[in-house]
Amino acid sequence: MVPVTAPYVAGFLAFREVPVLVEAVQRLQQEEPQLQPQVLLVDGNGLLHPRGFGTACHLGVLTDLPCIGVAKNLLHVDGLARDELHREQVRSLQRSGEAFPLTGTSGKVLGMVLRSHSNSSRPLYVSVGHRVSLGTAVRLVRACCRFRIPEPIRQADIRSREYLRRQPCAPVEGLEAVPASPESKKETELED
DNA sequence: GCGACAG
DNA sequence: ATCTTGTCGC
Repeated sequence: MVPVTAPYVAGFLAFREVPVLVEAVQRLQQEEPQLQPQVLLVDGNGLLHPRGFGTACHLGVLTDLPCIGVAKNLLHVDGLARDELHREQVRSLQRSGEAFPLTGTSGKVLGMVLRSHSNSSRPLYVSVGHRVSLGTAVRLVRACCRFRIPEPIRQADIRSREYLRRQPCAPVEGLEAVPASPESKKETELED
């Protein structure tokens, strides 16, 4: 079990999850040196990010391993949004493996929208993380998809939940739960 | 002006 | 992300 304190804020996911991911990579290198990953699929974005540096970039720099950002939803950045035009483009993806580039208002290609599986109309948002091209990233992600979610990410998800299911969170030292009361709520409303 | 916006 | 009831299809 690993305590995580930073809250989730869109655009700042790395500050919440990267420390734990780096720790996991280091443990793997130390405890299983014969299992050295050549690339990491990251549950989140890479260049497709408000500051062009999402979790996949962050983790890549800190581990010096090639990283690919794989998001299940579009993060609104550089004019990109889930508007009708975008939905129409997603609908145009018919067969598995079909994709189209995500070009922001700046004109830069920030990632690719990929239909990863024939049975799912919901696409994946693939972007460069570290030391890998966008083309290679899309090819690798597609090759890993037995279902919509790439198997490495899917298995990490399934197994971590399974672990948490039987190892309930232990209370964190020095962190006291504060129930929401009318009084405490009043203190957060700093007006005037 | 407010809300939308990876997990 | 999480919770939750039912439904559809192979």
